[in-house]
This record gives sequence, structure tokens and C-alpha cells, in this order.
Amino acid sequence: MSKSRNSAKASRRITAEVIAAKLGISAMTVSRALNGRPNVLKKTRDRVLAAAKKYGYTPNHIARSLALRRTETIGVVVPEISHSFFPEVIRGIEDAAYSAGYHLILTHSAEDDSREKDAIMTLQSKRVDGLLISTAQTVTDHSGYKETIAQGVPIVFFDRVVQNIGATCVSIDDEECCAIVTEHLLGHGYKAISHRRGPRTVSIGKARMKGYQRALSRHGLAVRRDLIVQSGFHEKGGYLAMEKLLQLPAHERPDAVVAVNDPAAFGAMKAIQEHRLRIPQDIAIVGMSDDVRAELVVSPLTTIKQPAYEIGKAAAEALIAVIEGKEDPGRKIIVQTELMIRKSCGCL
Amino acid sequence: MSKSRNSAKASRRITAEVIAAKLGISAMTVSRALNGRPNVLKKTRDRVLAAAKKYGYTPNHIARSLALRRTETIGVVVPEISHSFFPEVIRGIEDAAYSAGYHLILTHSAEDDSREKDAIMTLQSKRVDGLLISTAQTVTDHSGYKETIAQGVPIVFFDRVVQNIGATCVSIDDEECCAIVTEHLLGHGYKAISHRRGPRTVSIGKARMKGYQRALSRHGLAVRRDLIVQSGFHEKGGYLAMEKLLQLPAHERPDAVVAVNDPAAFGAMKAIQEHRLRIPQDIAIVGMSDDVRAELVVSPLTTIKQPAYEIGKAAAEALIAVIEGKEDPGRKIIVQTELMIRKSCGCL
DNA sequence: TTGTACGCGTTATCAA
DNA sequence: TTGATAACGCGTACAA
Repeated sequence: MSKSRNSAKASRRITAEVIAAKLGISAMTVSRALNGRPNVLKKTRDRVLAAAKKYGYTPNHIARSLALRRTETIGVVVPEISHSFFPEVIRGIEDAAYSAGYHLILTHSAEDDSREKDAIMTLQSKRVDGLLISTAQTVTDHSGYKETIAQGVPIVFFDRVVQNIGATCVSIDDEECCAIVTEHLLGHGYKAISHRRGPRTVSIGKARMKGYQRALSRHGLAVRRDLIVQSGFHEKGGYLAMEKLLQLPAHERPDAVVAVNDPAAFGAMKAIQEHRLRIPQDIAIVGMSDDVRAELVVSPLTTIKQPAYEIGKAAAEALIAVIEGKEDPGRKIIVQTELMIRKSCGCL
Repeated sequence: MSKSRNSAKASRRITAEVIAAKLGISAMTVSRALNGRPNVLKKTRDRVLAAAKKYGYTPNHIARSLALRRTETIGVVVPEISHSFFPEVIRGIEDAAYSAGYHLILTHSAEDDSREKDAIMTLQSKRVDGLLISTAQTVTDHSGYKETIAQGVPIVFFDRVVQNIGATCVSIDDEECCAIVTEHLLGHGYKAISHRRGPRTVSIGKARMKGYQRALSRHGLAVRRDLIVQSGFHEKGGYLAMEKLLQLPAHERPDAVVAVNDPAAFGAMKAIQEHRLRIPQDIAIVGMSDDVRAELVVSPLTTIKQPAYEIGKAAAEALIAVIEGKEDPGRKIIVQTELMIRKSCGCL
């Protein structure tokens, strides 16, 4: 009976032990009752439940996590939050997590390598049960991911993935999708098709580039290096890349453009319009990702619709399955897409 | 020396104690070194840092949180994630939290009362240091919030706020903003101005309604009940409400519409166009929130720009200040807005 | 400057 | 069915 014990007693925060004392039972029984364990007398369980409600007892998950070495929490790392694609993905993640009783710690890397690394480290410190990552553009070194996996924290990549390092990957078939839009243009007679390519370091940039090339080869067309310009994933890059291309003499200009994603396409469209050229009559253009703005711009954009919500949901479900040992890591999950034909490709 | 201790040693997870053992010092010194406490020999600190890196030691924040009774984590509850407004708010929150060394647990209520309650409870179980909430539409009872605050968990409401219960509130001046757009229409000669009002249970719905009425009164116009129709916050509601209004005989129809927000305005616009009426010539319309689509629709929407990012940032900063005892709870923070004049109001 | 003992609130384990 | 004890891994307070 130390004095500190006495003085604290009055304002003591309610813990399982406090409830137990009120009821003249042990903390262990309180814990068992609240967790729905079978080995508790129904009568005892009812008394515990009533007391818990009466005193407003909320079990301390932190202590629980420490004892169980499980937090029922998933760490999420996205490169950006505002881009309309990610909020939908996050919604899918949240829904799946909620159903399974997991919570989300959300971080964003702002496309920055070191901030991503930092986020992953802190998330590990917080002992998340697993990680859901879409890589930042500047990431080139994958050893950090491997280390994390080696330490027993499973990773599921989505959208921007890193394959063959033991992590499950969820994405669309980027190569195939880009081949589809490119073929769509080829099928309508376009010959000089240009590509606004994405960053070389990001998986989807590389894959889409491949798809573009594959489509051309399949139609017996040579790949013209001068028609491939790096643009990044944003409007500005798309605009600048298109500007550059429009400096070419008229007969060398492309008659169509495959942009790595919709924002890049919007930028390119702006450049085309500023040059007083018409879409699709003078230059046709297609994008990828089905941004909300795609159907609203002056010449509605033909694009590939990515089911963002489904990607998030599938990724979270896969991660939880791995966490709970119901599934092995390293799977590749491909989510289905849809070609949205609008006016910008000139075939309507 | 129990046997379990021996057998576990080999695969033991690296803790401060493990690092300490390797170095022949105590766990406490490791802790001190890693937390940058002054009372550690520089030489010792360097050895600890090196060993930590070598063995890939990441301090266990869960244990730390338990000991400190602080998690450095903020719980966020938003009614929806996809609506373009909230992602920007979340980005602001994340940035402010990141700078201050806090993490975010993100939940969404899906506009559902009980799901929100559930989220708040679990968040409290996870012992977040504070809560950032934008209320769900169906919430009518505020006693849950009060209880949470009484238990010592500070709340900051943003956008959809609950005033006078001891929580800091961050929002735009909804009443004033709605008065401004309404006055803008009145100033350009519109007489029969209709309102697509929001849900009665949500603070911003009520405040905007008031602003609309105030502007009318100020111009000596009576409020016509038949021109006020509830629409909710979404396109569909805006559409249905407008449909209803267009059933009125032509001379009783409004010549302008003040929508509670942009999505509701889009819905209304759709209805107007389906009736082959022109915007703004036949019916002018203004919104509120500056959705990304506002400037892209056929008749670009005049609206109030809400600085979503700033709202999130201000809310997170205020919460952290309260958590760290640097500020008292209960403040009202008003974020500045901007009137974006486009074509839909007919004054360009 | 460094180490020891103990508490944070829960659960696993084993005994009753 | 229930209880006592010892972890989980860290930080505080005090002693050395």
C-alpha cells in the first residue's frame, strides 16, 4: 500500500484491472470476457460487459499490441494524395481493411525517395502488420524493400510495383493496356504515332513504353526515336514534351499521340491547341487512367479506365491474407481495365 | 537462466536490450543514445548508433507509446474519401502532421452515423493523441463527441463542424460565403433566386441557408419557400431538386440558382440542360467549393474557392497545439475564401 | 555518465 | 471456470 497507489486510485484511468476490482474478479477474466473467449461463465461475462459499459472502459490497444506483437494496422505509402486516382484506391483499401478489422496509417512520399524511406521506417517502428506501397518516382534502389520483407513485414505493391523481390503486386497490365490504345490508333490509320513516355525508373513507365513499341512492331512499323519524348506523369511535362515535338517541320510531326497517362495528355492537348491545331483532325491523342476530367475537356479524351477502387481493395485483401498466413507472398494480381472511346482519337 | 531464454536467444528480435548486450552496456543507455539525450558519452553514442544500423534495430514505438502514454498519432475521420475536397484536406493534414512528427490513422464514415461512432471508438482504443473529424451527414447526437473530449482526447472539427462543445473548429465562414454568391447574383439583377439547400443536420447546410436568406433580406426580397429545395451534397440530389423546380409554370420558375456546393450545382445544370434551357441566359447558377470540374463544364461554374489544403493544415496544426498543451481547445478558426467568377452566373 | 528496478495495460501460460 | 505470474519493449526515477 504505497502512498502513490492510494493517491492515484481516485483518478486512475479505467483499465481491465479497475473493472476487475469493482467486480471482485481478476483482470484476466475481464480480458477473456471482452474478447469473447469460450471459457468464461455466461453470468460472469454479462457482469463484465455491463461494468465495462458503465465505467466507459475501452481496452488499450497499445498494450494489447505489445503483448500480441500484432497491431491490426496497415501502413500505406502513396506518392501523392490529390491525384484523383489515389483517393479512390485509398477508399478501396479502407473498405477492405475495415471489413477485416484493420486500420490504416496513411503517409505520402510526395514522390520523394528519402521521404518514402523515412515513412517506411517509421511505419515499421509503429509495428504495422504489413505495408501497402505505390513507389515514388525517384526510387531506384530496392534494397530497402527487401530488408523490410526480410524482417518479416510483408509488402504489397499497387499501381507502381516492384516485381520479383517477394512482394505481391497488384496492377493493371500496363504493357497490354498501352498496346491496346496504340493498336486502337493504328487500326484507324494513324502512322506517325508519338509517345509521351513516363519516367524510366517507374515500372509503369517502362511497361507502357514496351506496349507502345510492341503495337508498332506488330503492325510492321519502325519505332521512331524522335517521336518518343519523356514527359513525366503530370500536365506540365506533357505540355513541354509536346511543345518540343511541335518544333519539328510539319511533315515530320506525329499524327497521333499516346500519352503515358491522362494528365500528361491534358498537357499535350494544351500545347496542341496553343499551336492552333485541331484534336483529333490534325493530331489525335489518347491517354491512360480515366481521370475525372477526361470526359469534360474540349475534345473528350479516349483513355483506359483503371478501376482504382478495385486495385485498392484487391491490394488490401491480398496483404491481409498474407499477414494472416492464408496466402503466400509474391503473387502477381492483374486487374481488368476498359477502353473508353471518346472524341480525341478521331474514330467517333 | 530458464531454458526458454536460451532457446529464444538465437532468433530473438532485436530490441534495445539485444543491442546493449552486444555492446556490453545497458538497454537504458541505448535508449538514451538513440533519443539524443545529453547525458551520454559521445563515444558511447557513436557505438550505439553504429550497432543499431548494423543490426537493423528499429525502436518499438508500441512499447514506447505504452510507457509514454502518447502515440504521436492522430485519428482522422472523414465522411468520404473520393470527393475531390477531402483528398486535398488530407494532404494538408498529412503535411502538417509529418512536420510535427505525427502520423495519421485514416478512417472514413461513408456518411454513416454508426460507422463514424465505431471509428471514433476504435481510434480511442488505439490511443490516438487527438481526433480530426468532419462529421457524417446522419449525425444528430453530439454526446459521443463530448464524452470523448471529457476523457481527455482533444477533437478538432473541420469543414463540417460542431460548435460550442469544447472542440476547436476550422472552416470557412459558410454563411458569409453563401451570402456573397447570392449577393453577386442579386447585384446583377436576378430576382427569383432559388436555393439547393444541404441537409438540415449538417452545420454547413444550415449556415449556407442562412447566408442565402440574409442576402435576400438585405436586398428587401422576401424568401420564397417554394424556391428552396433540399438537394443533399451530391449530383443526384441536385439533379432531382432542379427537376422538381422545373415543373413549376414558367413565370414562377427561378431565374437563378444558388447550389449548396458544386456537385449539387452540376446535377442542377444537367437538369436545366435536359429541359433545353440555357445557362446562364435562361437560368444562372452558382456553386460552392471549386470542384476540379467547375471550370471544365460546358458553362463554367461561378463558385467559392475553399482552400482545402489550408483547412487541413490549419486543423492539424491546431490539434497538435492542443495536444502539446500550447493552446486551449475551443477556438474557432475561419479560413479565407475566394469568389471565382466564371460564365454560369452570366456576368462575364 | 551509466545502471537497476519498476510501471505502462494487456495476454499467454500454467496452476488451482 | 478462474487466478497468479511473467512476459511484451520501452522510459522514468533514482541510485551508483
